[in-house]
Amino acid sequence: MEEKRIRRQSLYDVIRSDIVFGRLKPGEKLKATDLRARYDASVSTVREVLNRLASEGFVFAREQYGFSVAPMSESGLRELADLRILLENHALEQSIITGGTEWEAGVIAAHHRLQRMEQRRASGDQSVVEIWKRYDWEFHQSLISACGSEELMALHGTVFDKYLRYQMLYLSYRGEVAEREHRELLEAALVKDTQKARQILTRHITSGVEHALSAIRK
Amino acid sequence: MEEKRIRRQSLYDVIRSDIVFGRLKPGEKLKATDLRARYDASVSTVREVLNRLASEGFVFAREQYGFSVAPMSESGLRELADLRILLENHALEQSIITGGTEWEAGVIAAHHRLQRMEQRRASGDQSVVEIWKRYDWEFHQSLISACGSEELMALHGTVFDKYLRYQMLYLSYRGEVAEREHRELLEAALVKDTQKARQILTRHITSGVEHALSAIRK
DNA sequence: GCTGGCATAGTAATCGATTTTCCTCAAGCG
DNA sequence: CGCTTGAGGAAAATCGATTACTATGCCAGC
Repeated sequence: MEEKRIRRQSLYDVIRSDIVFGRLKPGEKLKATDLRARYDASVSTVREVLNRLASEGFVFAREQYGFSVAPMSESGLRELADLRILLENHALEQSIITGGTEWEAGVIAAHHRLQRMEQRRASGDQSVVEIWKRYDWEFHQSLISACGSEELMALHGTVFDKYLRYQMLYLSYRGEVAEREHRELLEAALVKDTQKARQILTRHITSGVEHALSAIRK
Repeated sequence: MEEKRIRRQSLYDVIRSDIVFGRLKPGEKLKATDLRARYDASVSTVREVLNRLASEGFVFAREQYGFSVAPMSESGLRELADLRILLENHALEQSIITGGTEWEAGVIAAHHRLQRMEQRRASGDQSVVEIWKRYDWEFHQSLISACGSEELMALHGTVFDKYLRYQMLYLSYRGEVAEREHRELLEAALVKDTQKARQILTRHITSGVEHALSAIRK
C-alpha cells in the first residue's frame, strides 16, 4: 500500500524540510534551472512550490530577480518567538478550558511519543532529529487542538516551523531542561491550570531563545 | 510614468480582490482553463497565483481536484475576528509603548485619509468602497506600525483582509458608529492609553461581528 | 582616464502542448 | 437486479520551449 503523492506535494515537503533543517542555507539563491535538475521536476512545478513557500515566508521572492532562501536574523528569531508565545498561549488557554477526555487522551499520547524520542536523542542518537522535532510539533499542536479555531492552529503550525528553523540553525539543544518543561506542561494542562500552563510555556519558549542566542555569541 | 507590473503580480491582485470583494463567490470552482481566458494568462501563471492564494487561505486547493474559492461560514468569521483581536491588540499595545513622533504623524495622516472616505461613503457614494476599505486597512496598519515586528504586521495584514471578506459578504455597514470608534482609537493611541485603546479596538471588532451576524439572520 | 551606451549572455517569466488522473456512464457478468 | 469493470471525456498536473528582462562588460567618445 504505497502512498501515492503528486510531484508538487512531495517537492514542497522536500524543499520546505531542506530549508527548515538548514540543508539549504539562508540567502542561498534558488535558481529554477538548478532546482529542476536537483529535484527532477519542471520549472513550472518548481515555481509553483516556491510561490507557496514564499507566501509562507520560507522563501524570499523579488520580481525579475527570482527566489532565494529567506534570510535569518536575530530580530527574526525574537519576532517569531514573541508570535509563538502570543498565539500558543492564547490557544492553550482556550484549549484547556474546552478540552474534554478525548483531548486529554490525545495530549497524553502525543507526549508519550515525544518523550520516547527525547530519550533517544538524549542518548546521543542524532539520526532522530527530524522525527523528534515532528513529535515536538505534534505535542504542541495536540495541546492546542481543542482551542476551537482551525485558523489559529494553522497559523501556529507555520510559526512553529519558522521558529524551529532558528533552533536548527543555532544547533540549540537543551536536553533535560526542555524535557522537564514538556512534562510540566502536560501536567498543568491535565489539571486545567491555565495560568501555570501559560507560565511554563512562556518560559519554555523564552529560555529557548536565550539559550540559542547565547550559543551563537560564543 | 506608467507603472510596469509583471503579469503574475497584477493577476494576483485582481483575483485576490475579486475574492475579497465577492466578485468570485465562495465555493466557486476555479478552472485553470476558464481563468486562462478570463484573465488572459497561461495556465502556469494562473496556477502560480492560485497556489499563493491557497497558502494564504483565500483559495481552497485539493490534490487532483483543483482550486475553488475558499468557503465561508459563521465559525470562520468568529475565528478570524478572534484572531484579529488577539494579534491587533498585542501589536497595538507594543506600538503605543514604543511609537514616537514619526509614528504619531503617520497615524494622524492615515486617519485623515480614512475619515475623508468615510464621509464620502456616508453620503451614499458606493463607488468608493474599495478605496475606503484600503484606507481602513492602512489606518489599522499604521496604528501597529511601531510594534517592532514585521512578522506580526504581515500576519495581521492578511488576517484583516480575510476578515474584511466577511464584512463584504454580509454587506455590513455601521457608518457613524465605526467612524466614531476610529476617532476614539486615534485619540487613545495619541495619549498613550494602552488599556483604553485595547478596549475600544476589541469593541470595534466584536460589535462588527455581531452586526454582521444579526444582519444575515434577518 | 572616465563615462555612457550598446551588445551579449544568463536567468526569470510566460506560454501552449502533452501526459496523467479522475469521474461518468453504460455494458457485461454473477 | 445489483455489482464490477472498462471506455471515453474532461480537467488537473507536468513538461520543455519561447519570450522578456536585467546585469555585465566592452568599446567609443569626451
